[in-house]
Amino acid sequence: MLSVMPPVKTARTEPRRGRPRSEQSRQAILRAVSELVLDRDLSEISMDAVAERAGASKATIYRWWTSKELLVLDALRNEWDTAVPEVTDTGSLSGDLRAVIVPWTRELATKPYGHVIASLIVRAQVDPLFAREYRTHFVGPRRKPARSAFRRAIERGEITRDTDVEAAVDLLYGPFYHRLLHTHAAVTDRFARAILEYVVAAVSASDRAVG
Amino acid sequence: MLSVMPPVKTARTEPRRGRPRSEQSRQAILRAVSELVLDRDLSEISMDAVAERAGASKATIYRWWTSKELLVLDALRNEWDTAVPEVTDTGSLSGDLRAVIVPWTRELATKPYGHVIASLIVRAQVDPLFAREYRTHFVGPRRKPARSAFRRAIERGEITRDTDVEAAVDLLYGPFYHRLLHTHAAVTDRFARAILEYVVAAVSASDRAVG
Amino acid sequence: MLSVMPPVKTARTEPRRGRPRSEQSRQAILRAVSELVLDRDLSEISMDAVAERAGASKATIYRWWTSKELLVLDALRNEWDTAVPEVTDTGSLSGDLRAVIVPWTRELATKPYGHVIASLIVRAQVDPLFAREYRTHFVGPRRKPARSAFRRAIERGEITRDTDVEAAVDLLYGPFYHRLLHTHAAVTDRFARAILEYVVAAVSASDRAVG
Amino acid sequence: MLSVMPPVKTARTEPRRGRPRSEQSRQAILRAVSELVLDRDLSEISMDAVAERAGASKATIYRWWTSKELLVLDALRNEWDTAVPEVTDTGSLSGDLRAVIVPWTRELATKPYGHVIASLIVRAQVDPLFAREYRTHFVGPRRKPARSAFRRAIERGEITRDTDVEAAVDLLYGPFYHRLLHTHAAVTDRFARAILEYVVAAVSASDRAVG
DNA sequence: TCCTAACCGAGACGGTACGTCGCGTCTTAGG
DNA sequence: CCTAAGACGCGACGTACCGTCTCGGTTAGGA
Repeated sequence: MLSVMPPVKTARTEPRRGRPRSEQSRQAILRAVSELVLDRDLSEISMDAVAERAGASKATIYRWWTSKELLVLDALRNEWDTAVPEVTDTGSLSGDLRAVIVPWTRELATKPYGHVIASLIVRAQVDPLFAREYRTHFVGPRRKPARSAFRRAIERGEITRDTDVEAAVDLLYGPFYHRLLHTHAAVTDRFARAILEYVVAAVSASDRAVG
Repeated sequence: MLSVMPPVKTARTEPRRGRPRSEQSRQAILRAVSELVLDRDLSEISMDAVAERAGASKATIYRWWTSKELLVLDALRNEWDTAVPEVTDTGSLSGDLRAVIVPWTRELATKPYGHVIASLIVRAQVDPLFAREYRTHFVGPRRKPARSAFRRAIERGEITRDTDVEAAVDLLYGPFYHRLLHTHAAVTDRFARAILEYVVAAVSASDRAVG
Repeated sequence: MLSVMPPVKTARTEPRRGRPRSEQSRQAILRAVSELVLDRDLSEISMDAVAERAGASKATIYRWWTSKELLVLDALRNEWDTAVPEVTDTGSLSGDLRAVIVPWTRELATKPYGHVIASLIVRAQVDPLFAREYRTHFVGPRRKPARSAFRRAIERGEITRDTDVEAAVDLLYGPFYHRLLHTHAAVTDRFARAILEYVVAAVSASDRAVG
Repeated sequence: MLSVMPPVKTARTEPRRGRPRSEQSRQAILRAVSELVLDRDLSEISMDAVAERAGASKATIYRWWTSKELLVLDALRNEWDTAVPEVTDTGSLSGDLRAVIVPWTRELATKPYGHVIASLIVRAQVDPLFAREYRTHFVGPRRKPARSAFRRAIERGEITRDTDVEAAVDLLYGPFYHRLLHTHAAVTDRFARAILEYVVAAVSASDRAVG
């Protein structure tokens, strides 16, 4: 939770002097951002507006978040972070990938944060520090279970050992992010099923092709 | 809106009185944007900066481009537009897709416009008119030849008639855009080959699965 | 009028390009300051308030006046500068000094700018550039006619040649500024008459003392 | 308000429970202000800066001084308060006034507090409560001995009974404050002698004029 | 020896204003 | 009719201080 914050609170030896940080303020600010971000472009959200809606002062916001993007990142994590479950072994690659993708696409459908993610991606491409933060908290946790699923499939013998796992993960996530960001078509359940089927077929086929 | 496609004659039969538009100014502005956009986020480029670098006045810019994003869009087209070749029939799905993807990925590797595309995507998700423009000039021309390739494969009997072509196109492009935008890994030739192989396998496999 | 302005518009050879400065804006800003300054301390006047009341933007204000004090100085000059008449020779020191002092004290009584002058003095003591500006436009024009009056009195033989004119001028103005700034007592006509009488007696007496 | 005169016991019969006020803190704060005020305008001194330099907390400052101006007033008194001697009767008006003025002008020359006094005057003109405090501690103690000197001169028969004593006091102090605040010229010993001579001449002359 | 009151520092808080920057528009003179 | 120059109203920026408010901790007298 606190890991996005600047000094990363290391070592609690000294007894913490001064007035402690207001948890109420912190929550109010994150909530304000989450709400404002829903119907607006990130660039259309002013820190003044966040401060006013949160009943906080701008100084307080800047004290704890060094940029609007980090603030939004934190707000999104605050909204979502319960939803990164460790994937259980369902016994098949198809089942494992479904268990990863379906809850995520459902979540995406619920809250229209597509444009927010796009904004964060922009920032990540320009600011390396932010990029690291973004990947650590957003991309990494998504890719890991997918990677595990492919690895388990290799262990099981479902797919060949020489499967390019990283490419496979991109093959899986790419199409969803593509629609999410380009909005040329919706991320429906039907689409999810199609992509899952394709991906499983793709990595399995090379098996057959080889064999 | 029309200004994005500069030479498109809009029923211009009469010879237009007054001083004609300065082609020199137009080129200077587009060049200035192309250069500025390389090492900066789109939001970090000010119209004042563009005007100054181009030796133009802001009024001139606003006369011909209604927004910064449309200007950038135009500048990118000005840089790239020779490179949207009509795809020739190579005789196989694999060859057709390769002919679409490989030149494009090579081009992406040359010029680091990933963050610019991300910026345009952000804008497209908030501004429907811009979204239309963006898709017309950037997404559409890419998808069409891919779509044709799959259609031809169906005609040839390489893949089944019930292939979900739109999903297939997303399966193809998604992974590339994913890496381009998230920058978690580079879009290498090796990656391109892997994805192409996977995609072909995916759509072919369902054939076999059905058959 | 323009001399307070930063570049002091030197040489009108080139034909003045770009949109000219808005005289309307300038007047509105000066008027707004003059009004606001009446019932408030200078430190209680925000540039935002001036901008809003003038219907101008802060940027416009800062473009032409580099500090609040210079702005106030200009506003006060705008209000007063008609009132620095060249003193005529009345034939006696007493009459000459009266002609200098009485209109001025009347003006001071009309508009309560005492606290404003105090603010300007503060600034003048800290900022040498401002001090120069302040003395040029406020102190100098007041002292000069008084100095002349004493000089004429010397020529006439009313007072001795070895009169310390600068000290005499301070003897004249000091008491008025003292009451104006310390507000321990009002600057009444009666007070003005008393001081004038004292000053004339003071410089005349040394004559007699010598003779 | 009472805190400005720190040691003044306000009916403190009972011995006061709890931790007593830290004299060390008090001195540190006053010293910090005295130092900071030397090279800066009063408005350029922040309470945060005072607190930091004194090693005190802002809360402590605000507990004992209700405003920055009162704090500065106290700091100045702390620096100067030995220097308000009761004037002795020297036998002549000239001597009495000299005994009042000369030590004071010497003190003014030592420490450049002119701009501080100006700041206090500004505040006094806007805040009546502060004005009272200022006059009680700064203006009053200066005027009283001068007033006495003129009264004694009347008793002695040096000057007429109908001398306007208040105006005379202003005639005496005005020129010094004038130079101190406007800084158009220095307050030298020579200047002090000139003004003293002028003042004595002024009030004496009316005597002769009448007689 | 503990209790309680008043003090102390550190430092976070809600605010207000700052002076600057970028926006998109406008008003000039000139090609 | 177009162009460069540049001033304009507007709104947001990130910072600096304001005066207030918790905190943990210290220093005294009274129980």
